[in-house]
Amino acid sequence: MQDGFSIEELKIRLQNSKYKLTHQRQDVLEVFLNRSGEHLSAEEVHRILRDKGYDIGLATVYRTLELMCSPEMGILQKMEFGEKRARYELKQFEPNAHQHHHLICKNCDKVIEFSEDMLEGLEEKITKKCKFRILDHQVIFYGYCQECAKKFEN
Amino acid sequence: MQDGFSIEELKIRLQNSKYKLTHQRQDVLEVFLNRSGEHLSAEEVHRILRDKGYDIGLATVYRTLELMCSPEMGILQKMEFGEKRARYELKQFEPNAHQHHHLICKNCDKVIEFSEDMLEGLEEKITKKCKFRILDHQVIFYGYCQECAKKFEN
DNA sequence: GAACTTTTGCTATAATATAGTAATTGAGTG
DNA sequence: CACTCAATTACTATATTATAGCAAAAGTTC
Repeated sequence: MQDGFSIEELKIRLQNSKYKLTHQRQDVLEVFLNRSGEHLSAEEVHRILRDKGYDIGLATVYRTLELMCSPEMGILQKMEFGEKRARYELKQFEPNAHQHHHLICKNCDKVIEFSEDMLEGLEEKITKKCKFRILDHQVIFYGYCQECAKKFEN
Repeated sequence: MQDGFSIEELKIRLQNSKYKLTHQRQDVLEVFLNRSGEHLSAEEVHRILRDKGYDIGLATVYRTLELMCSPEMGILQKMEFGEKRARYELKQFEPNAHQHHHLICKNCDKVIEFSEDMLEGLEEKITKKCKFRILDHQVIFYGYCQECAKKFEN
């Protein structure tokens, strides 16, 4: 079980479907491979590729991100933090992949990851009490990162 | 310690500030008082008031919601669930008010509340490990509500 | 009720995302 | 390696949600 994706993996998953391997799709994936751990928005991906000289349309970036987030592809994870725009990151391989949470600085919008899952028991409880079939969860802590907290200390 | 707000409470909070008590602000608050437990978007509040015959502008609704969410007023709580639009609910009075979470149906967008907090210990851990000053948190479970789950059973 | 600030409603604009369309490209086939 | 055809792209127009600017109206204080 590896730690991340590769272009080869993308090719395999595309070949097992009706989708095609295009330059644009490779380029988008490479952005994430080169910047693992970052949480990029569609606009950011678009700008990064444009800056590299790749001529890709914004709509294509959106479509590619959507495709890679689909259950069939399962390469990226879409995250929405209450900002206007969505962000994307490489999906984890582990089966309990949603076991990392996000700390978001209300001042500088920095996103910090925090690994640990304490929701296992809770999921069962919810399933029973609320008759709700859980597919995924998201835990977000809002506050100030170390640097910004300093600015507000008196 | 009461369970909710009243128009009187709104008046008091406005009088203690530079803000004025307008018909529009009362009307917006009344929508939430009459529908406690619901999670309304700005558009929904606007439509509800228009349907009642009140002539209020959409921008005013947005400005009013923002004001009521401000720390000074602290009447409403803004929530962003990864939909495009934000939703609002009456703020709880209890000191540990963020101790309820949301279950969101991926099919019909229904929002169900779930009371219980299991993040107390985790907050301390994060504060120490990540040097992150937590102000608030949000836990969202995505899945299917009972009715929608039935539709997908085979 | 006058004075003065806040607020409103309208409209224009911003920001993010999706839809439509003609032209292009990728992948299988002969 | 060219042919065929569906999938894909780039571009643009459009949708959706939210904010900004401004003249007119309303609330509060005296």
